[in-house]
Amino acid sequence: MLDENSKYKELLNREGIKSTRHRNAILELLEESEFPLTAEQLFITLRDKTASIDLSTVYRTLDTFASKNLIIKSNRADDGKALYELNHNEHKHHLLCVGCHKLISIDDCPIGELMQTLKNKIDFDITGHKLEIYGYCHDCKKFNHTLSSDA
Amino acid sequence: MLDENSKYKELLNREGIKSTRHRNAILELLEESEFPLTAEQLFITLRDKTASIDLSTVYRTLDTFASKNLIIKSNRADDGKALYELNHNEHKHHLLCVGCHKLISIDDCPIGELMQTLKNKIDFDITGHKLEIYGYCHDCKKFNHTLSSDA
DNA sequence: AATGCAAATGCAAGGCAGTTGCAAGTGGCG
DNA sequence: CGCCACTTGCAACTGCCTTGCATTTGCATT
Ligand SMILES: [Mn+2]
Ligand SMILES: [Mn+2]
Ligand SMILES: [Zn+2]
Ligand SMILES: [Zn+2]
Repeated sequence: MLDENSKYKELLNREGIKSTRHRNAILELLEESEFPLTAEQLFITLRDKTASIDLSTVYRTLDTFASKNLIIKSNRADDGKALYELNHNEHKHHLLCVGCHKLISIDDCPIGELMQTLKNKIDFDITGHKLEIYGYCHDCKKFNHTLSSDA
Repeated sequence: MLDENSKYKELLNREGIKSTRHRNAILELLEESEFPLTAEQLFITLRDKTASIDLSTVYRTLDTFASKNLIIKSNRADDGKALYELNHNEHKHHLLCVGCHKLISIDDCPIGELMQTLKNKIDFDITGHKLEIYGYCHDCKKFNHTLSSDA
């Protein structure tokens, strides 16, 4: 059963792993998404959209991808849930709305050169950084304002 | 049983909660620590040092403190475990050594004014941010160098 | 195209961090 | 002291994630 879902066959074989329906579907979903997804989000989408998949397969697939550096695994700051996103090898940051949990990407790194400066000042070999910005998105901002003006 | 462990009695009463042996002990441990601790770390230290405590009490106490904003709860970026630290109301960041998991505090926020600038540029109400810097500490840097020079 | 085998999967059980219900204990107040 | 709401211990439970094992499937080779 290998119709044109084999979109990622080359990529997967290049990494020395088999091209399967599930793996292709998961890569496709991650590619379509603008922000990191939880294993459960992937699981539910796949169960509804394509043929059924087991949750453990989702986790194993994600682990495999992460070990091949195809995707990046992280943990959500507020509840610690695991998040997965395609590794575009591009440096990115997000605005996290604490009202509705929306994630908004910001394209460039606001602190890139700052890291460079810092590297020369401290006895610590910096290899990377993670910046998360919290607040209220356009929609929740309005809602918040309405609420607080009642007080 | 309220000897001089009642160091935080006033603080606790001010928040409308009772001063107990466990609560005082937990606050003391958090105050002594230079970096955030897990519930389990607190649990083990308390079990060994003072009279026994139940892990659920540790969690409930930490939740109570967090709801009063006495402490800050976060989730470790690499494994998602919950971390707790005293809320000094001071803005801090850490260098995380990916070699030995050591956390090194850096005093000032390297991006404070940058946030200010950003606030005026985007349609998002920024309330805070979290910056983590990864790399190798002085010790692990040396070790790493030794390893890579073998190749 | 058929064969063979290692890799991938489904299923069910298990592990671990954190939570909750409830009965017993304790702090703070009169 | 004596009361009572708050706190705690204990044990069961939940949710996220992992693992063992039998079965299936990709894919290389014939
Ligand atoms: Mn950056
Ligand atoms: Mn900062
Ligand atoms: Zn929002
Ligand atoms: Zn180190």
